[in-house]
Amino acid sequence: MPELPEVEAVVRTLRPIVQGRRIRRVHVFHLIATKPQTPTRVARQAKGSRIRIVDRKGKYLLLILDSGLLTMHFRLDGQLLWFSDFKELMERANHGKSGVHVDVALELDKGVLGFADRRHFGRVHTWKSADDCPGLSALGIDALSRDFTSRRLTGLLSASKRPLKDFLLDQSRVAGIGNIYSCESLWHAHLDPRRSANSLQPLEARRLHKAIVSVLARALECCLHPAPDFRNPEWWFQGLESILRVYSREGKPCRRCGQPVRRVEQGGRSTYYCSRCQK
DNA sequence: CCTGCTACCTGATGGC
DNA sequence: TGCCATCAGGTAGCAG
Repeated sequence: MPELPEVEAVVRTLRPIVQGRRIRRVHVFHLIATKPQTPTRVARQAKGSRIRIVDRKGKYLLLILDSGLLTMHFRLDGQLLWFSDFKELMERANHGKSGVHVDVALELDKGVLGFADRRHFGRVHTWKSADDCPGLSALGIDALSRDFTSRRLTGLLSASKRPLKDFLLDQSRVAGIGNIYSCESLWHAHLDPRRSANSLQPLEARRLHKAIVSVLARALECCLHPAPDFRNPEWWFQGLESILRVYSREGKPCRRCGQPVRRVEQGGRSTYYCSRCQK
């Protein structure tokens, strides 16, 4: 559930389900999911607390508790699951191939929220305050926030010499954009991913801002229709491929000019772009 | 401070 | 079929 729109859709869907609920118990089935924190620490902080606010910053999902907070990060493949009660959780969870993979479960006063990531990159942590979470406090401005203005982006761009693609992936500058939507934004803005951030003219910076905002908004709409279904472990976002203009289209014609889409490596990850219409 | 590289994991896919 | 290589929506940690 990787980038900002996916996490935002999860947050909006989860909020009415768990906000105001109390966490009765915490079950950690796979130790790695709370690493480097211990399951005991996570359980101690969360147990007995009420979930006051369900929120998001960048790609982090936040459960603000009576005291402290619980953070979830889905990394590449993490997801949420919902069970009616503890009994259903234990009947369905982690019974080999036929069972549902669950790493951590929050048993609430009504229902059970599960966190699952078979690849074990995702994490569930607790903190006394948001400032104690290094990943969270290092985040730059959230790409969906009102304060993410063209002016603000222009300022950040001018302070960086890195290639545009690397700049957009850097969560400490703008938070929430990942590999897919960085490629998509640069395609919509007609900008070459390899250009350095501080080389953009004011008009180009404005174009990039507009592209980011519209790409994320479009993706969020897509992620909300249909909304995530936590009851179904097989569920995944539908129809996202159809809104993608360039990502994962190596060799296929550019949807604007017909030139075959190129794939290059940047920072060890794939960048897709059109060498004819992205300058 | 900044940048670049590796490690962390599991599963899907495609070539032979 | 099986085996192997490659790829995957992310970030932390470390070296230079």
